[in-house]
Amino acid sequence: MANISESIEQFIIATMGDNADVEISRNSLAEYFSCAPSQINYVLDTRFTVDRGYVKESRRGGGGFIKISRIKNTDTNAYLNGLIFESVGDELSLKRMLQILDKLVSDNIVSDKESMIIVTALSDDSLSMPFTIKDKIRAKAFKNILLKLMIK
Amino acid sequence: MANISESIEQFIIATMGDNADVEISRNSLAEYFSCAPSQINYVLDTRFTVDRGYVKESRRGGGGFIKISRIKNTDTNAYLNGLIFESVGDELSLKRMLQILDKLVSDNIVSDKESMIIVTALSDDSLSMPFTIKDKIRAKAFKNILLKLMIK
DNA sequence: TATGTTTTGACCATCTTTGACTAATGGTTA
DNA sequence: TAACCATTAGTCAAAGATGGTCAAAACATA
Repeated sequence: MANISESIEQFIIATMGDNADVEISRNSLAEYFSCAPSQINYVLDTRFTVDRGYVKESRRGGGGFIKISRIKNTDTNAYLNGLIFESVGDELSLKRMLQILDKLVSDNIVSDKESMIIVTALSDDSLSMPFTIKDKIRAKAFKNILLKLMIK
Repeated sequence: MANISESIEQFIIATMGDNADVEISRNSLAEYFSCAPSQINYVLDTRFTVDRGYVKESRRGGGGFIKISRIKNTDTNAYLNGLIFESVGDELSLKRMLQILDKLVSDNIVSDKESMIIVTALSDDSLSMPFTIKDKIRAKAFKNILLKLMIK
């Protein structure tokens, strides 16, 4: 194990064990490995990525934390993952999103009401801004939702 | 539960139980948790807000107290309408939206999953653009969602 | 040597904790 | 009753505790 980043990665994986998620303290981990706190972010950014099946949440301030969750390897998740990386690119038109949502609803991955909420939140009216930006924001937001559906 | 504020919040909620209100003594609570009395105010101000469905009364001096009551809303649409026209203005911070959603969830107007979808769709990360615009878009989108909830 | 990866550090953002000072209320005393 | 005092609660700003970002420096590898 030539570099610290790799050790940190292994340590986190070991700590997580078979659990679906793990909570770490950035500063404590950094201290434990005698490295700069920002190196923890580096490890997180390069190793615990969506590509590799992880999502992260965190909070600052007293009692702050970083939570790393594993995306389970289910058929649904594989499907959602495919959507994220193939169907939804950097831009997503409303029309295309509606098509995808139709499919998700008929597959019972999202309910009618949930679909309605997504459509409303990311409608052209809600996203009052130039079209090009609109489609970019929609893509980003929609992919984030798909991601969350994978760990929820 | 890494920080005291969270413990205090839980303690108050537990003490309230199913009752409509609860009375606490700021100093006693502070002593119980070995914290500054003003920390009780901090918890009250950040967690027991109107957005989250609480109102407070208090009295100073001998026999002083702080009373926390749950707001019960009998008419969902009237409540949502109030939110649209009073609580949410032209701009809506993420933090504020989170508080409102908390209340909507505890009142069973939206589910956990629906709340998660809204938060994700309108998170700072999804809305990758300057702050001022962000809060405007969020307000617009969120109000659209509330509107839909009223007719759905 | 050129390129990509890791390590470090300065600076930023956010949430919590503390404490000094202020305000209100009720009881006691002159 | 007026003045005073003890007992509460309120406000606000500073300090503390976390995590985030970004770019430069150091290192490794082809």
